[in-house]
Amino acid sequence: METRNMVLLDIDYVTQDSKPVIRLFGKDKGSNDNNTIIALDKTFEPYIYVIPYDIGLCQHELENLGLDKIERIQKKDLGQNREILKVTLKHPQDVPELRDDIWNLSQVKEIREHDIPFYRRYLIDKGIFPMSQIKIEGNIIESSPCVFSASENTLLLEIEKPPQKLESDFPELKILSFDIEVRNPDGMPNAEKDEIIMVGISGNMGLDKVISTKGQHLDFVEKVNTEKKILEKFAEIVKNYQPDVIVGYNSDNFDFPYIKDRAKLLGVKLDLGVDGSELKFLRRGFANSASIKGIIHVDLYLVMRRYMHLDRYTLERVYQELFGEEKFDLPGDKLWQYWDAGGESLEQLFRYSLDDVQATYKIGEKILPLNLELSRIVGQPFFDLTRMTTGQQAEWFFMRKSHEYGEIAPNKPSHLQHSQRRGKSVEGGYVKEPEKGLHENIVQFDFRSLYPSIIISKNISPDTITLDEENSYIAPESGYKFLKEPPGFIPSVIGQVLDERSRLKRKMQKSEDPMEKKILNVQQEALKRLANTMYGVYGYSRFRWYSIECAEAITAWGRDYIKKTMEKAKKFGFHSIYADTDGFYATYHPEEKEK
DNA sequence: CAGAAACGGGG
DNA sequence: GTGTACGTTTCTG
Repeated sequence: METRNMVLLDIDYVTQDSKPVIRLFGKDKGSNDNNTIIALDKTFEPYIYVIPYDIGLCQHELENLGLDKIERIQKKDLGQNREILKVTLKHPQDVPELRDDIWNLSQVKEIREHDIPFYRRYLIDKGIFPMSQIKIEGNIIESSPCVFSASENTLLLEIEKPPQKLESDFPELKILSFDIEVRNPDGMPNAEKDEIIMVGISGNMGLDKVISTKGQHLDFVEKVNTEKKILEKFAEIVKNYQPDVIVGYNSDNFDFPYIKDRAKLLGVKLDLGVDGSELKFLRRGFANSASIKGIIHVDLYLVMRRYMHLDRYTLERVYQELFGEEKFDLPGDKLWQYWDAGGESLEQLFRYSLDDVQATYKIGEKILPLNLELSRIVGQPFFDLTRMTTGQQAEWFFMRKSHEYGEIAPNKPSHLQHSQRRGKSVEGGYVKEPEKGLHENIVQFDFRSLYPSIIISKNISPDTITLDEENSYIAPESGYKFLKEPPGFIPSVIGQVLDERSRLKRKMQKSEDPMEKKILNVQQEALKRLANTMYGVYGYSRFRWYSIECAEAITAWGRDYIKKTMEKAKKFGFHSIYADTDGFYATYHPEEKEK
C-alpha cells in the first residue's frame, strides 16, 4: 500500500466489468515534477431514498422488483424524523431505468435524491472537496500517469483537512490560456471552409506565443507550414505543459468546437486528456461544455457574466472594466484582410492575437482565485462550478449541508411546479419615491444586512413554517408563522456562512503576512457572494427549498422594519425624502420634533 | 397580445 | 449521464 497527497482537480466515473469505478484526477503538488495522479475507487455504489406508506409492504414490493440491497434507515425530512428505505443499485444508469418502476409501486410515497450525478454523490458522501489536498491510499497499478487503485475492502480516501477549515494550502495552479484566429472572408467563420490561421497561447510558466503559418520575422510567433501543423503544435504544447486549468473566452461555444471541427477535417488527433482521451463536448441543455479529462477547462465568458454587471461582455469590455485600460482591438469582420494584406497589417493581426490571449490570461488570473474558493466551499468540481448559476452554487452547498445534518433533500421541482412557481411574484422591498428638489443637511440610515438578519432572527425556513400561534414569529401582512425553536435548516446554514466570514475577516485584519491576507480576503469574498445569493434563493424557481411563504415573509418584515424606523425617526424630527429596501435618506427639522 | 424564437460571446 | 441552461428581448401568428 502506498499513500499520496494530491490536489483534487476533477472527478468522474467509468464502467469496468459492468461496475462503476470512480476516478479522481489530481496533481501531486508536493513533487517537483507536477505529477498527474488518477485514483480509482471501485467501492462506491449508487443509491436512492424511498419514502414508503407502509415500510414493510414497501420493502416487499421493492424486493419483488429484484432489488436486493434495501436498508431501513432514520433520516430527517424538513426536520421530521422518518424511517425510510435506502435502496442501493448496481450502476448509476440503473437509477433512471428503475426510477419509474419504483415510483409506480403502490407503497412508494416519494423517491428522493434520485437525480444526483454519481460523482457528486461521491464527493458529498466522502466529505471531500475539489481543489483541496486529499490523501489517497492504494496500490499503484500504472506509472505514467500514476494510477492508484483502492483494494477491494479498504477505504481509499482520507480527508487531509476537515471541511470546516477553509484556509488549507492555496494550490499553485498552472494556467494556460488560448485563443484562435480564423480567416473569415464571409462574416462569422464557418468551420467547413474557413481555416484557422493563428492559435495564441499564454501561460504562467513563461509561455507567450502565437502559432501560425505566417510571420517568421516576429519573435513571439512560431511558424509552421500548414494549418494541420498549427493544431498538432497546439496539442503538443498542451500535453507538454500539463496545465491544471485551460482558459478561453467563449471557448465552450467557439474556440474548442472550431478546433475540434477543423481537427476532424484535417485528421488531427486531439488526445489532450491525462488518460489519453480526446477533447469532447458535454451537453448542458442547449449549450455545450468543452471538456478535457483531468484538465479543468474554464470558459471565462460564462464566469464574467456572473462576476460583474455590464451591458456587454465582450473580451474588450470586460478587460477594460477589470484593468481600466483599453485592449488593442481590430474589427472582427476585417481580420482576413489584415491576414491577406501582409506587411504592417499582418503584424498588427499578430499583435492582436497575442494581446487577446494575454488579456484572456490576465482575466483568468484575476478571477480564478475567487471561483477556486467557491469550488472548495460549495464542494463541486471547478469545471462544474464555473458553469453553474449562483443559485445552483448555493443549492449544492445546501445539498452538502443537508447530508451533513442527516436530512433528505427535497426534490427538484417538476416542469409543472416550476412553471407555477414562475407565475408567482414576490413583493419586493419598500421604496419611497424621492421628493423632488435640492435637499441639504441630509442624514442617511442603513440596516446592516437586513434580509439575512431577518431570516436568522425570525427563523424563516421551510422546516419551521407552522400554524402554531404560541411559540412562533408572525410575519406582517401575510401572517405566516415560523417556529422560534429549533433553528431551521436554511437559517442555520446562512448563520454558519456569516460566522465563518466574520472569523476570516477578523483573521485577515490581524494577519501580518500579505500573502495570507490576500488569500483570506478572497475566501471571505467568496463567502460573501455565497451568502448574498442565499438571501434570494427562496424565490429562485428551481430551488429545492423554494418557498414563496418564506420569500414573502422576508420582504414583508423588511418593509415593516424600514417603515417603523422611518416613523420613529420622524418623531425625532427626521423627515425622510427617499427610501429603498434597507435604508433611507432624511432631512433634519428640529422644529418638527415631538416633545 | 401571447407564445415562439432569438440572443449572448466568438471571427 | 442519478442529465437536458437562462433570463431577457424581439419576432410572429
